[in-house]
Amino acid sequence: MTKKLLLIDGNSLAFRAFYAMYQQLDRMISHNGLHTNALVAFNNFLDQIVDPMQPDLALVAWDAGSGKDTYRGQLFPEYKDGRSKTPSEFKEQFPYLREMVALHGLRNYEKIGLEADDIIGTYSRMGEAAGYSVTIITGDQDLIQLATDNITVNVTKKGVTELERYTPAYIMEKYGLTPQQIIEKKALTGDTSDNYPGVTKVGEKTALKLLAEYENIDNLYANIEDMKKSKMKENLINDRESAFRARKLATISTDATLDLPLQEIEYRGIDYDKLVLFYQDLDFKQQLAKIKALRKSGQIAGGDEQNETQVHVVTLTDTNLRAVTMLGKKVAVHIETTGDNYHIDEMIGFVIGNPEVGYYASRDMTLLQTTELKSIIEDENVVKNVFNVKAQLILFKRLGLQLKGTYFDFLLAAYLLDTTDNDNELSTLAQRFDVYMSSDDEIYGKGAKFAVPDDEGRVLMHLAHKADTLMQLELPALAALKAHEQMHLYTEIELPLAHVLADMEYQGIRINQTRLYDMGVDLQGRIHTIEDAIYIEAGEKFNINSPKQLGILLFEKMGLPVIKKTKTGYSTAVDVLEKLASQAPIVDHILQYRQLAKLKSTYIDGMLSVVYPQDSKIHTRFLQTLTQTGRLSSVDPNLQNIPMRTEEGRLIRKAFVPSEPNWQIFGADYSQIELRVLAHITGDKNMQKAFLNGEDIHAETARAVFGLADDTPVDANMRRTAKAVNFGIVYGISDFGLANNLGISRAEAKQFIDTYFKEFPQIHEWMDKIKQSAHELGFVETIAKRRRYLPNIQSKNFNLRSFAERTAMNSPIQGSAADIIKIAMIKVNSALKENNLQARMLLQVHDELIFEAPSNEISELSELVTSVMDSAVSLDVPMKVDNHYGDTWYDAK
DNA sequence: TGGTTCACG
DNA sequence: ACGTACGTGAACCAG
Repeated sequence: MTKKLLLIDGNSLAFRAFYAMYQQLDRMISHNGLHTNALVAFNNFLDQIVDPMQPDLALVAWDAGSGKDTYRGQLFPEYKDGRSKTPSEFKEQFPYLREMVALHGLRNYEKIGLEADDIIGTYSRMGEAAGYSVTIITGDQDLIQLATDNITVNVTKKGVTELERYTPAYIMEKYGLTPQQIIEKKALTGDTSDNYPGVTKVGEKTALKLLAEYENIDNLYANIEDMKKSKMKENLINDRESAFRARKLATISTDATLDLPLQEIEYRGIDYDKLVLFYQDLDFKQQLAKIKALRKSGQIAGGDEQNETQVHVVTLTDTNLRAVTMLGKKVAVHIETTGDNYHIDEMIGFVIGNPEVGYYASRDMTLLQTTELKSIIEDENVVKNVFNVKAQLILFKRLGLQLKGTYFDFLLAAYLLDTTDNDNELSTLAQRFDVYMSSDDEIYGKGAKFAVPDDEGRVLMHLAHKADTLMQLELPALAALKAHEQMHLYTEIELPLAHVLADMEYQGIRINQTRLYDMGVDLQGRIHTIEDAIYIEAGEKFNINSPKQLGILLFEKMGLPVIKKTKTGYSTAVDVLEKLASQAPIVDHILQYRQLAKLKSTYIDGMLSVVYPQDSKIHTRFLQTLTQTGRLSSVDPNLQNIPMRTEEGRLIRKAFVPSEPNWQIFGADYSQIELRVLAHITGDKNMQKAFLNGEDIHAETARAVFGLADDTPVDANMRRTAKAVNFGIVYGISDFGLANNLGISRAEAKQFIDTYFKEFPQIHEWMDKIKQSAHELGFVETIAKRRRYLPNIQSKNFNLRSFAERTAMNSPIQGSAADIIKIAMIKVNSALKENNLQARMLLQVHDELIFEAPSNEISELSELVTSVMDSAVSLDVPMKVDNHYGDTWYDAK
C-alpha cells in the first residue's frame, strides 16, 4: 500500500479553530484562566481527522514570526499590512496548541524566514518524489496550487472538521484551471487579506476569462499588443509589474531549504499517558472521559496501572472480623447508599481500612454492630477519613452508632478549595489532585438504570477504591487548605458545623399533616372557582400553568400590550401581569390562581409528600458544599423558602409544630446582618456610626442620600428608596438595576448612587478595591477566608465581566454573613449542651435559627441564644438579634 | 433538559 | 454600544 504523508497548516487551522468557537470564548476557560476555545476545536480536528488517518509521516507547519521577515516581506514591504493584531486570547493558546500536536504524535516545524505554506510546499514535493501519497490540510485556499495526482489539498469548509478536497480534476471542474493557474489567477487579482494588489479592476471573473484565453500571464503579456483597445488592456499594461510581483508573492516555494529530513517526521501515534495530564491541565473533561472509556473497553492500553491505584480488598465476614482490630489509629471509612438521600436510601455496603493494613468491605451492614467494628467506629482516638461527614454521621446514626474521630472530609475540603464545578462526586473531585477511580455512574449506572451489580466483588472493590482515594487525598488536600490559609475555616467552622447539621437533619421538624391537608382541601376549592372564572373570561379552556398558552391568550387573542419578552416568547411574570391588571379582569384572576396553585402544589402537596410516616416529621438535607458564597441550601424539601411575605402563604407555617407536648417553636434572627458586615469590612465610619448609635439604618441612609439633618423625620417613600439603594449596594450596585427596581430613570438612579458614595466614601473605596483585587488574584474572600473564584472578571464580554464584578462585591458580604451564622450555630449547639437545655436547633434560614423547646425553657433559651449569636464574632459594629416564639412556626413572629 | 415562574434570605 | 441587580430550590411545560 502507498505510504501516507500528512502535512497540516497549523496557523491557518488554529485561526479557523479560534473563530469557529469564538462565541464560546468566555465560557471556555480552564481553571488557571487560559482560554481554550481554539484548543478544543483543534483537538476535535486532530481526533476526527488526523487520528483515524494513521499516516506514516506527519508534520504540522507553523509560521515563524509575522511573515514580514520572509522573502515575501522583502519583495513587497506592505505584505500582510493592515492585519488586525492577533487577539491575546488566541495568542496565549499557541504554546498549548504545539504541545497538543506533539502529544497526538505529530511533528511541529517552523523556520525563520519561511511561512507555513512554503514548508508544506517543499515537503509535499519531497514526499511525492519519495513515492508518498500526500495529504495537505489547511484553512487557506491558496494552497490548492500544490495539488497534483499524488498531492491532495483539503481546505476547511465549515469549522475545522468539514473539509473540501481539492484534486487537479476537482480544481478543473470548479474553476476551469490547472493548479498552476491558481497562481496566475492570483497574479491578476492580487490578495486583499495579504494586502498585495494584482491588476486594477480585475477580479475573479475577469481573471478566469483571461486565463481561459491566455493560460498564463507570460503568454498574456506576450500577446498584449494584439488585444483590442479597452480600459482593461490599459490597466493590464499599467499594472504589469504589479502582476508579476503578485505572482511571485502567491507562489508557494517547493524548494525551500529545510533542516529536517523527511524520514524524521514519522507519525508516532498518541501518547495517552501524557495527553491525560495535558487534558487535566486544560479541564478537558469530555476528552478525559473518552480516554477512560477507551481504556476500560481495552481498546487502548494503560490508564489503570498508572493511575488507579491497585487496591486489595478483603471481604469481611463474621469469621474474619478480628482482622479489623489490626487497623490501628487511622482509617478511611465509608457507607455506600443507593442515592443522595442518606435519610432513607438503602445501604449497599461499607468499607473500612488503610493502605498499610488493608481494606475490609462487606455488603452485610449488621457486621457494624459487632464489638470489633463498633469499637473502632465509636472510638474518637481512631482518626477517620471520610467523604461527606454529615451523610456518614447520619447513616451511622440510622444504625444506632456514633461515628467519632472524623478528621478529614474530602468533600468539605474540596468545596472550600474551590466552589466551582462541585458535582459532589468523589471520583471527579479526586481528579483535581490527579487521583483516579471509577465513578459511581460507571459502577451502578445512571438515573433509571441504577442497579447494584450482581458481582459483589465489583462493588466491594469500588468501595475499597473510595477508601483508598480518601487516604491518598488527605495530605495534598490539607496542604492546599493550609496554602489558602483555610485550616481554621475547615477545622473550626465547616467540620464542626457538619456535626451540628447532622443533628438538626436527623432530628427533623414535626408537621401537623391534618392541618396541612385541610388547608389543601380549602385551597383546591378556591382554585377551582378561580379556574372556572378564568375559563369564562377567556372564552375557552386552556392550561393556565403554561406560560406559552397564557401568552397567546393575553397578547394575541385578547390583544393586551406586550410589556416584556423572554427568550421563548411573551413574559407573563408578576410584574408584567400587575401592569395589565387594570385592563382586563382575567389578569387579576390569573395572579390569584398562580399564588394559590403555587401554595397548593409546592407547599401543601410538596410538603405532605416528604413527611416521614414513622415520626410525622420532615427531614430536609442542608447542602453544605453547594453554594458559591458559603451559604447553606436546603433540599427534599427546601425549608428555606417557606412562605412569609403574604399572609395567605404564611399560614403554611402553622403546620410546622413542636414534636413534644408543651413545647414551643422559637426563632432568633440577625437584624441587617449583611449591612453590618458591609459597614465592618469596608470600614466606613459613617455607616458604622449609624449602627453604633442604634439608628434605623434605612432611615439614616435616607437622611444621607436626601441631605436631611440628623433627627429629621423621614417619610416612608424616602425610606423605601434608601432601603432599595442599600440592597443595591449589597448586590453590587448598578444604575440600571436600581432604576429598574425603583421604577425611576437611570440618571436619577445614578444620582442616588453618587450621593450614596459621597456620604459613605469608604464603601466606595472598598468597592473599587475589591474589584481590583479580584482582577489581580482571580478570587475574593470572606472574613473567614472562604474563597470564590471569578474567572470571568478578565472577560472581554461586558455582561460576563460586569456580572463577575458585582459578584466580587456581593460574595464577601453574603459569604461573611454566612460565616457568622455558621459560627453562631456551632456555639449555640455547644451552649445548649453545656447549659443542659432540652431545646433543639432545627432549621437555619440564612440569617435566622429555628428551635423547638419546652415552654418553660423559652426565656432562658432566648437569653442564651441571643447572647451567643450577637457575640459569635467580633465586628467593628454591634450585631443585633431579634427573637420570637409561639405554638407553631407561624406564631414565632 | 432548559426555560419560566415564584417561594425565601 | 453593551443591557443586569446577589444567593438559592421546586413545580410545571414543551420539545
